Amino acid sequence: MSLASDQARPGAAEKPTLYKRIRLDIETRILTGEWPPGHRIPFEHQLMARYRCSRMTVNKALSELAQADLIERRRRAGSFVRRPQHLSAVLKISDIRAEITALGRSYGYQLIDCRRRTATAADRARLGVSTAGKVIAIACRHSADDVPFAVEDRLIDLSTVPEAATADFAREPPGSWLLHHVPWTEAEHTISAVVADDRTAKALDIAVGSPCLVIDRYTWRSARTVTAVRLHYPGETHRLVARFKGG
Amino acid sequence: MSLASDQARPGAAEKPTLYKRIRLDIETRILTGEWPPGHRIPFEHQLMARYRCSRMTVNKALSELAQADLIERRRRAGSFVRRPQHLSAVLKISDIRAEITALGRSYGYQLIDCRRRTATAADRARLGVSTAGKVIAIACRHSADDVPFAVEDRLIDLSTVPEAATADFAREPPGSWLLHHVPWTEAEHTISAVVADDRTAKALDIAVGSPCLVIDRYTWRSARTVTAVRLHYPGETHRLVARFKGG
DNA sequence: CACGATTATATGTCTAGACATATAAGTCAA
DNA sequence: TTGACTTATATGTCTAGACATATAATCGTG
Repeated sequence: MSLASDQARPGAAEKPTLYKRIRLDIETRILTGEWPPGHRIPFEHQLMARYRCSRMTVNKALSELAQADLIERRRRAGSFVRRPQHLSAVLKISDIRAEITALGRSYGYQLIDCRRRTATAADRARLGVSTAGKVIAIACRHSADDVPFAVEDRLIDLSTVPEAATADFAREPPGSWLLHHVPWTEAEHTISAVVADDRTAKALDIAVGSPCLVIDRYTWRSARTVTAVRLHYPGETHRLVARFKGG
Repeated sequence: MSLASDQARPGAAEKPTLYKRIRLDIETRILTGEWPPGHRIPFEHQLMARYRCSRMTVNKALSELAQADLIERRRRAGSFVRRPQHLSAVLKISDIRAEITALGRSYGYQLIDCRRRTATAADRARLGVSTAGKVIAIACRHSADDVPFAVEDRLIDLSTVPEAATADFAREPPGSWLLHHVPWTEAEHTISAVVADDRTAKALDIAVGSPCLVIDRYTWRSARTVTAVRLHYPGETHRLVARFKGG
């Protein structure tokens, strides 16, 4: 229960700032279970005395822990170790080109189909818009070391991204183009599993009936739809990895 | 470019604190694209003048934006709107029982098999441990409104969680038991797609060859393995949803 | 005992300073 | 032109206070 045990060791490579040390001390006690969920953390004035610093310094450490949901702060009552409600994992979904090149593999891209049209009823439903503006529909394939990696089926709303009309999607994959031309979007991903149909199997060079991982991504920016994309990955070779810290 | 336009409106329901208003103002400008990636945010002393407050208040707002990766702060140079490198989505993976009851459906649980044994070579590989301690191997099924929802295949390392030996997994699902008895763990999820084999198809009441979404979760706590679990979901009906804000 | 009013207290926010430190930018010599 | 040195400056951290505010605990009353 004691907070002692951490005088600045002279051997420490580089001592972090004080508030970071306070934060790490408390975080360590929580993560090792020394302070279990529900445990009350020492009051700010106690930590002030313990670390011989001002209240603002302690407060900064505790505020960051509260932001990270490791503790809960309640007025008059104190700060308490939280028991996390849900396991939230951070799933990194990179731009496919970046993902492949980061793996040290050569990236390949083939445009299968690209057409501009007035949004059909199906297009509007998929984009979640009611007015029938122009859209671009793209089908393409990504490969790593000349092995098919994923097939992409995308719709871009030209009323939100008019510049897309002039982009050359035969040269640059639409995901990369959008990433550089429409930053700071919001998105929702839906992950599911299907078996490959004829068209998908052919594009991915797998057998019909093989499992595929499907990611549907719907992207918007300030309440305006940007794009809707469906990616098929060969399910037996592709993996999505999500790390998390929680309870 | 001007930062004006936000005098405290009398009609505003409840005015947030000043630093939150500063943070929201800047966040809005970034998210709407008014300040694109690379744009330099006004210096702290400029924001002090703009909002007529002390530097610490401005600093708190900017620090939080930096923590959220919306801006990058560089000494002597200033603060700049970041271009996010990767699309990181937050995937909420709840305890299955909690997930089903949250949907307003009735939760059902069937223990298929539960045995305690000395870890085999396969068990050790799966848990990532080298010594052959005791483990519990569990197979069970979760259902929602009496429809199979997921099948679970789990290994618990008894040298990390000795209390698990006394738990009654015929009554309580192991995921829920662990969540309440071993808080604050870390985990890695791997998501993939397969087609149902005989055993899985029977347990989920689907056809052999149907697609299944597979989640492998490997959980540890302070460098000690806790559990490894593989979940099969019927791929055509189950969806994983991940929201994200980024670029 | 139940319930409303009062009080004490821990956190939430803010100020007006301070010194430390990394580094962009300018200066000067080779 | 290039490289080394100097300087200016924006951020990083910290202090010793302050008042606001929500609420747990206490007290008093019916």
